[in-house]
Amino acid sequence: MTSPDAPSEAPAILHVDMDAFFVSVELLRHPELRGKPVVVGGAGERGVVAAASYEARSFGIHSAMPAVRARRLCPHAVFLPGDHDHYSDVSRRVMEIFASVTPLVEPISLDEAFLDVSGARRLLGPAPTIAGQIRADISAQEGLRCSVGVARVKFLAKLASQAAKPRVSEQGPVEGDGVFVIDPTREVDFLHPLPVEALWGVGPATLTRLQRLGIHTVAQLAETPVATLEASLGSAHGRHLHDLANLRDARSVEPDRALKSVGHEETFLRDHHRMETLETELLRMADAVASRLRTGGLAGRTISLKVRFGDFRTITRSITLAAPTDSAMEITAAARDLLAGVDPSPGVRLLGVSVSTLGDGAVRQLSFDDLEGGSAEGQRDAQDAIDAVRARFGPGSVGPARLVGPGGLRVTRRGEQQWGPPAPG
DNA sequence: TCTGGGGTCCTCAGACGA
DNA sequence: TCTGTCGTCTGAGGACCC
Repeated sequence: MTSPDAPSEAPAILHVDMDAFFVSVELLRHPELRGKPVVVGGAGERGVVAAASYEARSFGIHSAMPAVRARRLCPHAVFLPGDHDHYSDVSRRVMEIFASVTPLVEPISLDEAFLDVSGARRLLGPAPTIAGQIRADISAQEGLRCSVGVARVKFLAKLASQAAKPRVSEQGPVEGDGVFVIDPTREVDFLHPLPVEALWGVGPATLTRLQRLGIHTVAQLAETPVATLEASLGSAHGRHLHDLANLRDARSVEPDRALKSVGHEETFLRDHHRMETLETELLRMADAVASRLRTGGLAGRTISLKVRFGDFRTITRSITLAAPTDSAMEITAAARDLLAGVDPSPGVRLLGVSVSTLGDGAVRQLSFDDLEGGSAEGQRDAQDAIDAVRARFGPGSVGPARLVGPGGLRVTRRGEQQWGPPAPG
């Protein structure tokens, strides 16, 4: 479908990437912060930066940087805690703008998506024109800016949107082009001079291996025999990167990608050493995961536990149940069994629970215990009632009795601790 | 120097049944 | 009946993405 032999095909894949999304959304609510170094995330001691304004970036701050380091680089930056629910709302509206152009929208995260506009060109004009219109619509309706890459295939569109982005310089932020088009006849000229780490899928570990092979640019990667790459990186990864370097990317824009797992994990403010504390945290997380599964009409068979110790050593343990579940009780029980094999005495920094091997939540299998004891129906009724109360009064309105503490009920909401634990006190 | 949270995909090893 | 092989499933861990 896409090969270097057919480069005359007109570009129709768009990659839209919001500029400093979380920060830009916050600046709409706090216009007095415009022009200042603003950082979203990293409110606590153990957090990381989720997004930084271009002013903050000129101090060397970037996303995923530990908050402690960001503060050292720019002590006078404004640190905001982040509001996942609000960003989700804005993101939903932006995705609606995309959907008004084409039904083929593949969201990648809250702030970026791929669009296949091949079917929209007759009505709306060539892809670069559509890209400009999307930018104008987002600006007019949401007051936000984005960068759009236009190319024949997905990974080139992604690289193009990066080329369209604003940059930081010693003089401050520099405007980007907003839209960057990679003409099919110029793909090699654009791609091959880039460093290999520009490719999607080349992180620190892969980069080290490629550098060991003397590969630093995409051109060098393209010339390397695929067998050499497969031997060093594994068959799938090696072949994939070789294909990309040679402009082969057959992946289409997938609007309806099914969820593969649902999970929740948290880094604690302080390391926990006691099993009872961890079990209570586990119950809270399992309750949150189960609730999200039911909301999505999903159930899963594989329960995974993740434990990160104070020294950052991380282990995972998992078990596959006979039948899919969306029950907090069953998820908690399985996770607790897994936790029983873990020694918490060195100090547990992070705990996580996830459910995978997902299927339709309506298709649940009854166990013999359920059939004999009749307990499943009662549990199901109770959970349905909990979901109904939460839908009406909010996620913190009802929950397991064990989670009630001096400050009231402690329940977990998705994204509430997206960028690390809050500051103490 | 200090490393979040929510995901996906891949590799590898061991168990198990045909 | 025993042994080897192959495919599949499961569990653990690693790498990567935003």
